Amino acid sequence: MYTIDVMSRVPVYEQVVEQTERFILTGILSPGDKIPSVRNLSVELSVNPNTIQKAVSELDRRGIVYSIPGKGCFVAEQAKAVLSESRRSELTGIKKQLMELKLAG
Amino acid sequence: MYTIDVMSRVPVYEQVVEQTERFILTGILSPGDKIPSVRNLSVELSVNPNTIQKAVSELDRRGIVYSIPGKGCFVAEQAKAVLSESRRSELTGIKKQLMELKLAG
DNA sequence: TGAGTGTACTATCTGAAATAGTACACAAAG
DNA sequence: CTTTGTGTACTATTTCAGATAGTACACTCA
Repeated sequence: MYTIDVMSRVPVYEQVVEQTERFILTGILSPGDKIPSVRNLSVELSVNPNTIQKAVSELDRRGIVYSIPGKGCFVAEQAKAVLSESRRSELTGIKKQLMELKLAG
Repeated sequence: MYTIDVMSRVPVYEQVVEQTERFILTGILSPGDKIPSVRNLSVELSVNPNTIQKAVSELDRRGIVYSIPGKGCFVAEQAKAVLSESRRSELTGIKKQLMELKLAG
């Protein structure tokens, strides 16, 4: 499911965040679904549990997932709404980028 | 002319590279023009000369500028052509990015 | 001759990212 | 109750790219 590029300049924990977001946007993960446990994912990706936890904390903080101690982490109901809002600002950035590309033809 | 954001995740030397490219694309710098000297720019931006040199080396390596020891660095004739080619692959990346944004509406 | 330039080199510092290890509280299953 | 799996928290420690510091040499031009 998850894949990590250790050579990338993007931090591992951010790659985990981005991939989880993608899974939600594409419907691979739906609200209420349980995401892989910190320990499980750390083994699968061969990274430290703390690195995964940092990603989960970030997703939790943004309201994309919610955690239940002793049970696991689950996709929040409002996950897609939160992500849509985030992506709106990305679109603005892309527009700027395209304006600059015009200069080069 | 140049401005640097030290808080950015983008390395300073890359910011210098990108800004130089932008100056060329927008016509602020034209082929044959002399770009600021390493020592001069390092003072202006309050960064180490080595950091600027790293940026200049990168631009030189890619054929965007050429260096004449004892004289300075100058914008190459083929600078715009090189940059146009670079930006072409960026456009491909943006297209992929837009495809993903569709998923979020 | 002197000032300004590109270039090269080694050493050191810094901070984010990642790792290592441990600990505690909770839930579910046996 | 015990065990297992889970989230969470905490303090070191390590690693590495980026940046800094300092020096040195060769070249151009006034």
